[in-house]
Amino acid sequence: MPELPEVETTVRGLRPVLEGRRLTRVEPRRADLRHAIPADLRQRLTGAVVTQLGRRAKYGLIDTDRGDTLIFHLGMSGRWRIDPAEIGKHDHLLLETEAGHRLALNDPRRFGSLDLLQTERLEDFPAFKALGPEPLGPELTIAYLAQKLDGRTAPIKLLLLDQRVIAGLGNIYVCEALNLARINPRKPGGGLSSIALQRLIEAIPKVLTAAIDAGGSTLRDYARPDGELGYFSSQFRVYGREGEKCPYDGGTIRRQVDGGRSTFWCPKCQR
DNA sequence: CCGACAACCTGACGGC
DNA sequence: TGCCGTCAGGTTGTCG
Repeated sequence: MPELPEVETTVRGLRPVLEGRRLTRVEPRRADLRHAIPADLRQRLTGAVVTQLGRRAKYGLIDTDRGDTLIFHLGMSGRWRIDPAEIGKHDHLLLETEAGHRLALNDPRRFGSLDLLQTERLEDFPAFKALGPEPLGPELTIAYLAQKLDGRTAPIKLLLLDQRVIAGLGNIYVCEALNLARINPRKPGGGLSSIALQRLIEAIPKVLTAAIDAGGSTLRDYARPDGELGYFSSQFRVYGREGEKCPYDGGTIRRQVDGGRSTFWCPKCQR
């Protein structure tokens, strides 16, 4: 379930086994995921020491002492497995460290991606150029959001899914944030009151941070990155909860389809 | 510029 | 047991 919190959780889980470690084996097991895997990936990474792990939006970043950054995206179904018992058919990249750990990037649907860039040229990465601000960073302000939504007639839900507006939100956490902020998902983005905007700007980091914290505890329990929906779903306010009660006012949660994707919301408080 | 829609790919699940 | 339809966390391109 890789939205921002899951990628962040993944990065945190990978740090202990990768940071400061030398990669002794790098094995791509197919030529492409969503797009081609760089042909020189094995050659450039083998023998390199991982210096640092990071995240931008839903992308994980793995820096090496050779000045390269491996950029991974988990798509819809991607996750890293640490020390798997055996290699599965959807393990598309294998890494082995000098310390003896084995990592596998597993992605059945292959909507994910792998890219390798020089670290100092990271801003040139096409997918990064149009990204909006990080929702957990200082750039996401009411002023920014108000300006970005001004005049937009598209439903606020779709605008929040647009990575150019805010980078890192996906279907689950947009539903969650809109419920917490008590905003109707179909409300035109430009039509939000400043009060609603205020609630939204508070709800977004709140929802994401709670999910990361839950992921963190999950990680401690499972000791490895894992994108299974089940781990976080017990804390969802509305997502996947059609027919259940809204935690704010007990309204009955409904599901509707917008732009081909499910929206879960409470008609009572999200007006 | 905008919105609607299809496409990419596999697996899980429910109904019959 | 199996077959079929539906659905799933994301992104990108095309068309009107």
